Amino acid sequence: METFGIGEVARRVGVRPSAVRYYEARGLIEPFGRTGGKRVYGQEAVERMALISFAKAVGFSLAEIRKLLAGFPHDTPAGARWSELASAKLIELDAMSQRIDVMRAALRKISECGCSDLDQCAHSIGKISLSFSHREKVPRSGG
Amino acid sequence: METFGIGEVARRVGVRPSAVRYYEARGLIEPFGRTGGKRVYGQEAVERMALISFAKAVGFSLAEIRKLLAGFPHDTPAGARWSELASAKLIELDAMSQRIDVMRAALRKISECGCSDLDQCAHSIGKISLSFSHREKVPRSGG
DNA sequence: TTAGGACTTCAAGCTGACTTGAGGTCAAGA
DNA sequence: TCTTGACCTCAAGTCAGCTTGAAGTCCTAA
Repeated sequence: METFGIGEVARRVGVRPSAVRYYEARGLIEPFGRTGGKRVYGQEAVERMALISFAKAVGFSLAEIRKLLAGFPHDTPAGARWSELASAKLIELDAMSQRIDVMRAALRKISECGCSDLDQCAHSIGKISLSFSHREKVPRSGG
Repeated sequence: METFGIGEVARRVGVRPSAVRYYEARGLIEPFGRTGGKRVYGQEAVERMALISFAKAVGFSLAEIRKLLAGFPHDTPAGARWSELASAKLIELDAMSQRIDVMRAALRKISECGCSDLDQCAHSIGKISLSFSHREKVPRSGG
């Protein structure tokens, strides 16, 4: 079986070794074993790391990812887990997507209006931003 | 002319007074003046704060927002500013939007597949996440 | 006159996701 | 044998974007 050192795993996924250790400390991943004190990983670790990267990019926090990887607490009905967390996240995502659409519309207006400063631009932006500040807050992703 | 204390400005925009002071410290906003040491704001401060909130929600960092509000460095050709930063941000936004679509597709799959753990789900997610980890990175929004 | 509330400053603390640095270990190659 | 490079641990530092706390000021109302 093919094995990797932490450096190789990190390189393949595009992160630093320190990040892999950090994920381990946070309970997201574990080495296959150790040889001479050094962590040894298998191919599945690379996939798990890729999955973590994906989930992170998708807006999950490390704590959420740990839940995804480990399952819900024991009082949660079986068969839930991923699908449950995923559908919750989908709702967040839809809201996020809508926000992005609003902001794209606004930015497009700004980039077309040719204004060089705020006073000129206030007209086109003012209403958007004022109406925006009265919406409900959507939880941040990644922060 | 109608004036507000920092508390009122904050309340109207939905932030804490400390955030307003923080924005001031970072050069994003200034009070109209002071009376008895206390900051006094006008209506335009409320709008500016709303604009800041909007820009933040849209993914601008406070440093970027300061640039937006103050204009580019002096060696930047006039007439750029907002429209320039806006169109740069639009590109980021488009990438972000695409990522969200990828992740929505993935999450939808997950929430429909009924898998209860990673091993079961690996099949449906593996390819997405592996291909995902080889994309170029898009800067995070909202640090 | 005194209490209250809203404000002031400044320094320090917090969260998340890491990175960096110091000091040490281990195996391989010249 | 010595060096090199990759690794180890643990503590502390970093960054953004604030919040919190302490100690003090100012105005208003009772």
